[in-house]
Formats: sequence, structure tokens, C-alpha cells
Amino acid sequence: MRRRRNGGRPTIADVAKRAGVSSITVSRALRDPERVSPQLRQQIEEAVRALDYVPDQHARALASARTDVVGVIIPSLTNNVFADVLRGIYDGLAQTSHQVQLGNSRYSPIEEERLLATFLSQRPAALIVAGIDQTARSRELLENAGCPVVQIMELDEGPVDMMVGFSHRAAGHLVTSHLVEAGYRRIGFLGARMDPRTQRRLEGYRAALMEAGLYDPDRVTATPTPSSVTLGRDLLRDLLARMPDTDAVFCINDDLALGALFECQSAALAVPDTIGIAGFNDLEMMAAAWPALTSVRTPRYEIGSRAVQMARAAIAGRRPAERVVDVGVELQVRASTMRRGSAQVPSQKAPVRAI
Amino acid sequence: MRRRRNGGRPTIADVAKRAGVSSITVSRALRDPERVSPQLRQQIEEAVRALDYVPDQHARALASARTDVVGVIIPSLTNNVFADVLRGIYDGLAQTSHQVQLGNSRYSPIEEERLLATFLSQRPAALIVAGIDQTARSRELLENAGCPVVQIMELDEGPVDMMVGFSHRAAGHLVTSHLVEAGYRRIGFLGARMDPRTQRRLEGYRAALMEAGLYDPDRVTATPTPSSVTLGRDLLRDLLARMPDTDAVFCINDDLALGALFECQSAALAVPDTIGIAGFNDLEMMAAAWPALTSVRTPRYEIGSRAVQMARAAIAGRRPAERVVDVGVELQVRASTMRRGSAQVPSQKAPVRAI
DNA sequence: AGCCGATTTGATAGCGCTAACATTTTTCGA
DNA sequence: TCGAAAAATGTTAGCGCTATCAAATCGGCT
Repeated sequence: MRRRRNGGRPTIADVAKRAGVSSITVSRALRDPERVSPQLRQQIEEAVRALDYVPDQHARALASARTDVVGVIIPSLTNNVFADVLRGIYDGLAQTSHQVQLGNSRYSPIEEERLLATFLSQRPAALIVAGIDQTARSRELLENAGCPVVQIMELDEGPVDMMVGFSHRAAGHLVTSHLVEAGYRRIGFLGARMDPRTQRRLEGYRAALMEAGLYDPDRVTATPTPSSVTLGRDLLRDLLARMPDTDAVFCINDDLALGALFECQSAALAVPDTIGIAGFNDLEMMAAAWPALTSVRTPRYEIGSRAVQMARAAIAGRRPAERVVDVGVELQVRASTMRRGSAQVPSQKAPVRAI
Repeated sequence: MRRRRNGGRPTIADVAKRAGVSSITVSRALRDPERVSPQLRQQIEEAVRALDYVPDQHARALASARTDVVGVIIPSLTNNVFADVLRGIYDGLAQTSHQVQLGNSRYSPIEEERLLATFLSQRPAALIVAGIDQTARSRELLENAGCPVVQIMELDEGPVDMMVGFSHRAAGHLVTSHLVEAGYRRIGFLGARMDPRTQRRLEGYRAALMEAGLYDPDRVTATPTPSSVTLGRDLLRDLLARMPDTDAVFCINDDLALGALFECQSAALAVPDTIGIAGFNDLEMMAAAWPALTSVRTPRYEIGSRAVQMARAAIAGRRPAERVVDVGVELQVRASTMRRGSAQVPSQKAPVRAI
């Protein structure tokens, strides 16, 4: 008596025998029910239920050189932004037969390249990767991936395949313009990590201030250090030490903005009157802060679910017509940039959309 | 000419031919180098390098009924706590041949059970699951998993296999006792989500106040709603409306604590003098807040990396002697609970360890 | 030298599934 | 009613790897 290696689980042959058909018919009934007569289909379904049959992913992958795995490569696991994106991805894939293979590149293009190579060796059904700043080799790997590829978080003319995101440059421009319109004139910049997306927000900031004739490079405070609330405090303190007349700051993300707020509180600087503060991403806490903090709402969950949606369509052979999707952003103006006596006080009810 | 299904990638047979050995020897050289003579081993390594050979995971899984996949089931992707744990897990597995299969149970035991069944059908090398409150069927699945199982986040007498975490009850007791010692007498509780771990922190709170003769069930404010900073504000507002003389709150997590702080700021209640605030987890922002917020440091990253470490040891057949590891917690006393004129002001340099 | 056990290497036979082609059955227009 | 095309089902042959057992080689000891 041969011992089964798989621990006694029923195989497709068991189902076939019980349903009185050949195993290939079972395979078809499972994979492509349309191609099997209703009669047999029902018998097979019954047998599957009776035996509690679960197909073996590995055998399928080996035989068909295809898998149901969607590879996802993001630069950080702890960044709330990517957590939301991930949630969108997982939710989008929850009721399907797809599984997620998650890779953390830790903001390293080299690590990203390594992960990409590993993932591709497993012939994924699709790939979702963050950003557009892959190494040349990564780009090459993606182009020859042989599966749908969705780049997320950003917007660009030349996607490898598909793309969902928004323009960080435009978003940076949007916030900064708002600060100008709110009456601030000596607007600083607080940046951390300074990954490519952050750089583009800085570009938007710079452009907006140039247009307004208010740009002063000395007000840009940026560090490669990973972002944190504490860092937000430190950066604002530094900036104010160097440029004490700074009357507003655009913070590259909400953690820095929260840190800036705490720093103002500890230094007894009135927000928004002495200093205006704007963040980026509009995490949930921004609306709850006191004063509530202005930010830019980025549709992170939506990016994840749209990416999955596009990937699934492409897997099914129905590549979407629009290969680059701009999900846009919305400026959420709150108390932290509503200066007393400022002429322009946008309504909180009417968020401004970028692009 | 037969076309290869795998897209021209070299197989173990190609490596074998090039190295002048049989394929089984290559297999052994890769899996268990000790069992192959140094001579052949070197030839094989060279061939692997020359051909850029990467083993096919699926073929291996099919042939050996084993995989390198570590299944991880957590209740939330967006909760910072689990993000840190995950990072520990990914880092611990980064330089190995293991891969992570991540499942999000969304705090639903039923969903957890479903995920467990799916994961097990793929014969993982090990499983890491959050919590100890599995359904009976889940528990049964875990007990017959046929692979190492590590339960994380909590502590319990009866682990399925191995366990890494800390006592939430003891931690809740620790913070609450601190509030008592700091001179607070009408100490409220703010809770959200109220999953099993949260419940146990509440138990600790209750026990500590009972011991001090200060327990008042009316000061417990808990809701099944998922936690958020805004919710922290709302809960504190509710509590103060009902029990205006409340002089401190233990918040089930740092988001609620931050919300409580903002609520106090907006209502012009002095922290820590009028109201003391303590949180849980000690996220990075707690130290940066103004005033800095007292919290309990939970070693989340460490839980992830220890879990991986134990799982790997067990996979290698060296099950650790200690099957239940208590990573402990540390009370971080900060300004938010340092009442002016209070006799007892613990030094920030000497955190208190629970258990 | 000769023998035994240990070590190293190889041949064979699948693991559970599906691609590719073969065969049978059904459908339907002329 | 017949025949050709379409639809449904089956047969065969692997996918790339490893478990299992068999064979060859080696070292040490009498």
C-alpha cells in the first residue's frame, strides 16, 4: 500500500472516480465550468463537496506554468500610507482565488530588484510595484515579466504596463498654493526620507513659490532620515532657529506635520496665526488634532483596489483602455492654515482637487 | 523540438549535465551540501552560477510535500502594532529561503478559520498566528497542522505549540497602578474595538482599581467601533459629560490617548494637572506629543523576530526549550501623568517592567 | 589481502495537475 | 436523413523536483 505524500488529502483523481468522469474533466469543471455539461458539472461539484477537495496549488503551478499569486512590492511595511494601499489590495483579492506575495524593499532599489527577480522566478499572475524609479535592470525585468504589471502611487508618461496614482508634484503645488492664498508669505518646507515621491512634492512646493515670487531655498529643511513625529519637531525647531520669521510650513507627510504642531505648542507659537501647518496624506488623526491640521487627502485604499481591479482585468485578457489612472488628491483645509483675518478662508466642505 | 513550458529557465537537469553528475546529486548539493563531496559540490555550485539556476518552488513543493512558506495571520493591516510585528517577521526571514504568506483576518475568527484552512492546504513550513482566541475548529486545525505553530501577542498556559507575547492583563494593571500611584483617584477607561487583547487590558485596569478601592464601573467607556484618534476625542467627551470629575484616563491604545489629549486641549483642560492621560503601545509619537504622553512600551518588532526565530528553530528540528516566551512590557512615564506636586514622580530613565 | 560498514552517487518512480491532441457525441442546416 | 462542424469528454505525456532504494566507492581493521 503506497503512502500518500500529501497527508491523505483527496486528489483530482479521487474526485474524478467519485463523479464517474476522467480527471481532466474535473480539472476543466473547476477551471472553466462553461466547458463542461451542466450534468457532469453538478456531479463533479457534489463529489468536490463530499470529499472536501482542495486543489493543490503547487501541482497546478507546475503543470500549467501559471499561478494565482499577485506579487506586491512596497518600500515600507510600517508607513500608514502603504498599509492602506495594502488593505485595498487584500480586500480586492479577498473573494478571488488569488493570493498575495508581499515584498518589502525598504526604500532600496537594489532590494527591490532582488525581490523582483525572486518573485518573477515564481511566475506570478500579476505584479504590483510602488513607484516609477526602478533600476534599469528592474525596469527590464518588469518589461519582460510576461504578466500584467501595475505601478502604483505615482503618475508618469511611460508606464511599464499600467499605472494608478496621482501627481506628487501637482499635490505639492496644490498645498503650497493654498498656503500662499491663505496669506502666508514665508513658507518653509519640512521633508524626511526624501524618496522620489517626496522629492516630487518638494518640486511642486518650489514651483508654487517661484510662481508667487516667494521661493527662498533657505526655508527648505530636508533630511534623508526616516520620517517620524519627533523628527517633525526637530526639523521645525531647526528651521525656526535658522529662519525665525517663517510663517508657515508644508510638511512632507502627516507625521512631520503633527510633530510641527507639537513643537509649536511646546514653544507657545500660535497655530495658525503665528505659524500655519499643512501636512500630506490626510491620515485620520489630522482632523482630530487641535487645531485640526490641513492636509492633502490621498486615496490610498483606492489606489490599492484600483490596481487589483486593473490587474485582474488584464489577467482575464481585458486590459483596461486607460492604462494610466489618475486618482487625484483633495486638499483638506482645516484650522491649522486658517489665519485669523485672512481674506480667503476656503470652506471645509469643498475640497480642492488637483488635476 | 519540444518547447519548454517554463520559459527557457534552466532546470536541475541542465545543471546536472553541466556539472557532469545526476540531477539527484544536484538536488542534494542544494538542499543538504554536507551530503555531497566537496569536489562535486564545487562543480555543481559553478554550474548553478553559470546557468543562473533558480530552483522551481512549485516542483519542489509537489515532490517533497513541503514548502518554504511561513503563513502569518494577523487581524489588521493598518494597525501600527501589527505593522511592527510584520516588519520583525519579514526582517527575520529576509536572508533565508523562506517566504511569507500573509492573511488579514480583520478581527473575525470566522475569517481566521477560513484563512487557516486555505494556508494549511498549502502545507506551510510554519504558521504564525495572532492571539489565542481561535475558534474550536481553528484550534483543531492548528493542533493538526503538521508544522510548527507560533501564537503571538499574548501569553497563555496552553499554547498550541509555541508562543511569544506578553500579558495584556498585567500590562493594563501596570499602567493603572501607575496612575493610582501618581495620585489620580477617579480614573476612567477608554476602549475601542474591544478585541480579546483589549478586554484583558480592561481586566487589568479593573483589578488594579479594585485593589486600590477605586473601581467605578461608570468610568469605563468602551465601544466595539474600531479605534481612531477622533474616537478618542469622542470617548473622552462622553466620559467627561457623564462623569465630569474624572481625573485620569487609561486609553486602550495610543490613538485613543492622542485623541484624548486633543480633546483636553480643545476643552482647555490641563494635562496632567486636571486630567492625566496614559496610552498603550508607546508608538513613536507618544514621546513627541506636548505634553509627552505616558504609555506602555510593547516590544512588537521583537515579538515578530522572536516568533520567526522560534519557528525556524522548530523547522530545523530544534524546538526551543522555552515554548512560551514573555517579552514583557515597559511603562514609559511621561509628562501626561506627572501631576504637579505629586509625591511620586518616577524617573523616565528607569522604566518599570511588568512581570 | 579481504571484509564490513559507512559514505557517496545514481536509477527509478512518482508528487497532482494540465497541455495537447484524440475521440466521441451532439447539433443543425440542406 | 445525412454529414460536417461544434461541443463534450477522454488519453497520454509530461511539468521540475525529490523519496526511495540500489549500486558503487571508500576507509579501517584484522
